[in-house]
Formats: sequence, structure tokens, C-alpha cells
Amino acid sequence: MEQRRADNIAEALEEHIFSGIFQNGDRLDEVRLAEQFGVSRTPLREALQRLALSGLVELVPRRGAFVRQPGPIELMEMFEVMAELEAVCGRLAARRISDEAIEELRDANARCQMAVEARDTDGYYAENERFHKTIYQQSGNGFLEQEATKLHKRLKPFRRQQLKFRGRMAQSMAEHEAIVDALAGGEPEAAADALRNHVAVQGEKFHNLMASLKQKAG
Amino acid sequence: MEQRRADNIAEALEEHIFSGIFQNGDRLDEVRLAEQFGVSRTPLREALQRLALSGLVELVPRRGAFVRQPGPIELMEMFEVMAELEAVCGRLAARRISDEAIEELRDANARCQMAVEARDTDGYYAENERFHKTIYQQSGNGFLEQEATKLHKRLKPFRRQQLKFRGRMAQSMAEHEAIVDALAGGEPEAAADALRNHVAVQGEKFHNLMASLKQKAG
DNA sequence: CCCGTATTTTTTGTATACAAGATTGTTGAC
DNA sequence: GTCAACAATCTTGTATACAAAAAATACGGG
Repeated sequence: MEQRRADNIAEALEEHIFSGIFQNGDRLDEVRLAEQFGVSRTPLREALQRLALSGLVELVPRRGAFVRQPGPIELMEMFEVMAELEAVCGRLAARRISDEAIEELRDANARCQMAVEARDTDGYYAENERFHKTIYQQSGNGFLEQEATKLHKRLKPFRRQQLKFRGRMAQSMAEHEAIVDALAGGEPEAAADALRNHVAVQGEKFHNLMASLKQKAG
Repeated sequence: MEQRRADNIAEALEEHIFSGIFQNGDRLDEVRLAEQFGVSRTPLREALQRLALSGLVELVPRRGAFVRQPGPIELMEMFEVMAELEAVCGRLAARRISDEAIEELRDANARCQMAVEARDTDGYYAENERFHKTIYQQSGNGFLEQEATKLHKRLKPFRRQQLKFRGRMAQSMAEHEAIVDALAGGEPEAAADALRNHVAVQGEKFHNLMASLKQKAG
């Protein structure tokens, strides 16, 4: 249970990085952080290595660890891949999904709708996440589910930014309905297209994302 | 330059695991391996953690590191995802590919053909890899390229197994030609389908894969 | 004779100490 | 005054020492 500790350090660091306590090129001083977290450098280094492999920090040999936020281009690329991964999940899920899962999707959507009406962004996001994770699961491919979940987590902070834009939650809801209909109807290509367009960052969404990035930098 | 060292340990371990020196559930003893590689436990543990994140070993807290070869199911799942990733690369590349890259693909194919005639499996694999990596690149999405390359590498030993089956190389060649034609013709869906079918493990390929797995186990 | 428990032993996880390389500051020459 | 080379300092990477937890073994009770 003490591996837990390294995990917690990694997660805590993740939090700090995501929440903007650290800026983009900041060097992550090992001794400082070790003191701050009350552990020695050894587990802290292990945490850094994990974060490096997950892409949140860059590990330069003999130079140290640096916060590595994706720039606009890489971010677009990641969203493009996310859209395609979700599309694949949808295509597979349309053939393999269970009735219970469709119920769960409809349930998540209903709760989403309630959150929209209550202007509860956090609640909305929680149900939104459940919606997407259910689809990953129902792809029937555990490896795909893992990969999709990983990338979903990585993009979480940026997605949340976008939810703040007016009308986005309502539009997103409508898209969710279309996705469920395609899945329930067993239409693989329709489900894939609906999910790809739902996740892809295009048109207005693109401008919103860029705007939120500038806001963060300024 | 000394980060290199940890990399080398990880790579050496990878080699050992891939080449069958270690069997599937084997425990990787830290002190033994440290002695064997002539380093202390610290860098060795870091190497293990990397391998854990890349999926080659499983790190059980307070229990140790174990070799983790994917079973038949997970393997199928990984090939399914690989096929879809390559399909996406192809779809994007069909729109974005450069003339030089098409030349490179044709060149790789020509060399492949030569290797087939010379029954040079290694040579064939090298050119085959160049072929696929070029398509990843030409997707114009660096992140996608990275992910595809990672999975490609992970599946490498299993793919190689399959090349040994009679006629596989020749069939694969024909498929390569079709892929290049679709890319050169700027047909996204055709390129995607061709690549998906090329990579997917179905029909005869499925039985071949299963046979090679049993062979390995026996 | 077998099973459960306690003890010993091994092994992982963490801290600290040490070595090698990188960075920065200072001093001297042009 | 500026640039370069050297030295001092700091930081990373590695080794070792120590603590805690799990596995193995031995002992005792049933």
C-alpha cells in the first residue's frame, strides 16, 4: 500500500500542474518538491518519471524536470485523436452495446439535462464523463477503453474550459441524444460520425479553445 | 547523457523479455537484475517503472515486478486498436500526403518486393516498418504518429512471428500496393479501409497468430 | 498428520550519502 | 569594457543503508 504514496505524489503534482500553480516551462526542483511533499527525492523522482511518460512533464537528462503544457498545435492534434478514438469506440459499441448500458447512457443524459438547468457545471461534467466512459466500455475492447480513458483524462482540464462557453452544454446535450439513438439503433457509422463530430474541435469550438488558451497565458 | 543509462537498462530488459529469456509471469528480482546489469537498485527500479507504464511488466505494490505478456484476448484488442489507428492515419494522410512521401512509399515497397524474392525476412520487416512509419508521419498529426509508433513497437514481436507464415509476405505486398494507390489517388475512405484490413487480425491471420502463441507457450 | 500461528527471512519502499555533470559567478586578459 | 576561462556551487544521477511489509519456515496445538 505504500506504492500508493508515489501515486499520491504524482497525483498531487498533476493537480498542481493542471490547476495552474505551475506555469508552462517551470522547472520542477526535486529537493524543493521533496520538502514540500514531505518525502525524499527517491519517490519524488519516480513520480516525475511517471508524469514524464504520461506527457505532463519533460525530463531533460542532467537538467531536470520541466512542466510541459501542450501548445495549441499539439492540443488540436490530441483532440483530433480523441475524436477518432471515440468514433471507433462508437462504431464498435453500436454492435456490442448491452441494453443496460443504453439505459445508463439515457440516465446519464437525463442527469446531464438536470445539471444544465441548474447551471451546475461540475455536475454536468461528472455525468458527461460517465456518458463517455460507458461508451468506451461498451466498445468491448479493454485496451481501447484504457487508451481512450487515458487521453480523456489528459484533455480534461481543456474540456472543462470549453464547457464554460454559453450554450455549449445545451448543444452538447443534443449531440448526446443523437449518439444514444445511433447506438440504440445499432448504426455503427452513424454512431462513429456523431461521436467524432461531438468531440472534434472545429468551427466555433476551435475559436473558443484558442480564446481560453490565450486567457490562460495572459 | 547519463539518463541514457536508465534507458539502456530498460531497453536491455525489453530485449530480454521480448526474446523469451523471461517467461510470462516471471518475477523480476531487483537485486538479481541490478547485479546482472552492474547497477544499483535505484536506476533499475526506474527502468522497471518505465516498462510498467509501457505495459511490458506489471508492478504490484509490495510484491514486485512481473513480466506481463498480453494474452490472446488482449493481443486481439491491441491489434484491433492498431488497425483503427492505422486507418485513421491513412484517412488523414490521403488528404495531407506529399509527393515525396508517395515516392518513399513506392520505394519501400520496391525494396520489400526484393526482400520477398530474396526470402530476407529481416530486410522485409525493416522496409515494412519504414512503409508504415511514413504513413504515420504523413497523417500530419504528430501526436497520432507518436501513439501509432508506440503501439507498433509494442506489437513488433508478434507481427514478426506472423511474417514467417508462407505466402504472408507476398499478400502483404499486394495490400501495400493498394494502400499506396488509395493514398496517391487522394481517397481517404479507401486508404482507411485498405489499412484497416491490412493490419486487422482476421480469418487466416487470426489462426496463424493463435498458432504462434501456442508454439511460444509449448 | 494437518492446520494455524508465530518467527525468521527475504524483498520492497524510502531516506540519505556520495559522485559526476551543469550552471553561474568571478577573475584576468585583451 | 567585454569576453573567455576557471572555480565554486548547485543539481541531477547513483549507490548504499535502513525500515516496513510480505513470504517462508518452523513450531505448537488439535
